[in-house]
This record gives sequence, C-alpha cells and structure tokens, in this order.
Amino acid sequence: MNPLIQQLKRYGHLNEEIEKDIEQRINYFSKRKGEHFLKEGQHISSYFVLSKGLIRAYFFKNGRELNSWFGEENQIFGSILPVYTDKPSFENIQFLEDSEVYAISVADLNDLYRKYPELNLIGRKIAEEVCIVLEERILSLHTESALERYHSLIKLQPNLLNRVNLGHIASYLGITQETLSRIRR
Amino acid sequence: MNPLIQQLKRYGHLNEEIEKDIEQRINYFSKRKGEHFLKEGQHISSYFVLSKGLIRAYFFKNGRELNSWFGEENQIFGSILPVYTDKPSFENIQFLEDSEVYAISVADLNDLYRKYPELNLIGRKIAEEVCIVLEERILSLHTESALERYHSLIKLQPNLLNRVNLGHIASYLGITQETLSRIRR
DNA sequence: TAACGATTTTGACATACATCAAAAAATGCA
DNA sequence: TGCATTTTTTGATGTATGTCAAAATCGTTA
Repeated sequence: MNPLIQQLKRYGHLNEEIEKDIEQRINYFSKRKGEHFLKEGQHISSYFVLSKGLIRAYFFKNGRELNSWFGEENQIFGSILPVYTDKPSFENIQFLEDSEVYAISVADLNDLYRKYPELNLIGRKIAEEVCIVLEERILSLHTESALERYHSLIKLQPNLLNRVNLGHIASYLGITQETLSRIRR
Repeated sequence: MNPLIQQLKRYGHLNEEIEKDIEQRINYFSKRKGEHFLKEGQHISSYFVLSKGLIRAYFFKNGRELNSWFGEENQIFGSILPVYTDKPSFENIQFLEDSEVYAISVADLNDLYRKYPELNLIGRKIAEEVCIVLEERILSLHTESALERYHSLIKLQPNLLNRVNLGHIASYLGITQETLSRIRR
C-alpha cells in the first residue's frame, strides 16, 4: 500500500473511492542527500511521508542555521505554517540521507476536504496529534536544562544519534555544539 | 448568542439543529479569583470560553509553579493533553480574576463528533490553529533571549501586563522574577 | 596506507541568567 | 490615614552556557 495512505489510515477509515482519489494525487519523489524539499518563502507545501530516508527542517536566525525538527521513516509531517495557513514557510526542509518521499499538496488536500467532508475526521486527528508533539517540545524547552533536553530528544528519536552529526542536534536543542560536547561527557 | 457557540462559528458553519444540540450541552460557571477549574491528574476536561475573566494554566516542576499559558476573554481553549488524548492533565487551571465560563466536556464533544461528522471540520480548524500558536511559542523558547521572549508575550497578549503580576509572567517566560525585573529596566 | 576534509573535543574567557537575602514600593484593608 | 501584606527591585555571588581558537579524532578516498 502507498505509505502515505497507510499513515492516513492510522487516524481513521478510508473507503475505496476516497482512497483511490487520494492515491492519484500522491506524488513520489526520490531525493539525494543534501537536496531540498521546501525552501523558506515558498507558499506551496504538502503533507508527506518518507518510506526511506531522513529529513530536517531548519531556518536562519542571525545568520546561523537552527534545526526545528527531524523527520524519520513512516511519520506523517509537513511544515506547519504553510500546511495550516496560507502563509509562506519560514523553514527549509532538507534531506539528510538519500530518501524516498510520498507527498500530497495542500491544494489537493483542501480539494479532498471539500469533496469528502468525512476526511476532516482524519485531518482533525492528525492536527490533534501534532498539538501533543508540539506541547512536549514546549515543555522540554520551557522547563529542562540542556542536558535534560538532550535526553528527551534521544528518548523520542533514539536513532537520530547514529544518523546526524552533533552540530545538528545541538542546533535543535538550542545550544552550541561545544556545549553539547561538554554535557555529553 | 452563547459565547462558546460564537467562538465555534468562527471556524465553520453550524446548522440550527447542531447549534441547539451543542448549546444544551454547554455548562455555565461563575468562579471567583483563586478557584480552580481543573487540577492536575484529572481526566475530565473541556473546551471552554471566558465571557469575562482571566485564567492561567500551571504545573509544578521541582516544587515550584510554572505557568504554561494565560487565557483571556473570547478565546477558545482547553488543556491540550486531556482534550486531545485520554490522558489526565498535567496542568492545573486557575482563575486569576472573577470569571464567567462556558464549557463543553470532552465526552459531550466526542458524542457530537460522532452524531454530526461535519463538526470535524470545525474541530480540525481549531486544532490547526492551536498548532500555529504552539509553534510560535516553540520558536520563541528556541531562539529568543529572555528579553525577546518578554516582548513577544506582550505583543501577543498586551493586556496581560495590567492583569497579572510579574512573577506569573516570569514563570511563563522560564526565568526568575528577579531577572525579569532587571531586563525590563 | 597516507592525506584530506569533516566532525568532535578541549581550553580560556565572556555573558546571561539563577540564587538568596534584603530593601523599597505598591496595594489592600481596617 | 495608617498598617500589614504583597509585589517589585536591588545587591552580591554562583552556575550554565556562549564565543573563539585550536587540537584531536574520525571517515573517506587516492
């Protein structure tokens, strides 16, 4: 089954007609490490799933890159701002490994919501789950020390350590690479 | 019109039948400053709106209170964890002024989603809007200094300064009251 | 295996914020 | 108006993390 369809079905039922309609609108990409999926300022965006690979979202602040999240296989994600509003993205999305992507555009998604209102149940569940994830991140940033945030991250995404360098992780945690190196010791 | 219904209508259409059904399930409370609406560990929870008053959500970390958000008039809110999952709340919700509340329980809400699937559109829009708000908070905590976070907060909720003491604001910002006092100077 | 570039660690020092105690100012109430 | 309580500010000092530079380590490829 299409990996994006598979993820959608985790949130609610899809009848055959809807499933076919969605499937026709899903685009497959194969991307090399280092390529971008989305650059800041773009309006167009999508929900997507990686069947293979790794992705990061990052933005610039005072000339330096800050990672906002990492995406691994079989999660559904997208850049929140352009997916949930009509505003352009402030983040860039880049592949950190050679990756295979299944994506559906926001335009198609909105079409589908109009055509099949029952899809809003799945859309609601997804947004609600995103809220939970975001709230955990807020809690971590609000209350934890750098070391605690590090532990929270590797608890949530344990494979990350083997897949990205420490500079990326430090930037996600909001500390410098030097500090991360020291607190890990 | 019922203030909670009014808020719901900002996100999508409600026909008369649904509106009546919802309205019958909305509870009105009048609460005094200092009283609690929700205590940590409780399972039951609700979406609610203040027609008058002010509320804070807070939790304990290492024996001290940390504020997670403030709610003012004519916003729809709830404690994310119990509203969007079946887990108990880790936060407490307390009135900071004498308040008037219109609330609908999660149980009733789920009933309504089942009875009127078209309500999922409104539920989706609300959850999506919550995502946007949470993402801004993450951005602020991730990238801003204490002073910048202070400015972000008063830009977002300018009335708060006249309504709550600086200790509450410092705790929301993740700094001590002494530091807030100093950086304001 | 050598050599190069990328990544990680270490060192010296600077800065932002925390802590604890106390003083000052503001607020509420008798 | 005056007093008690709460809130805010100030001071002295400690700690976590940042900055910049350099050294050490690791991984890749010639």
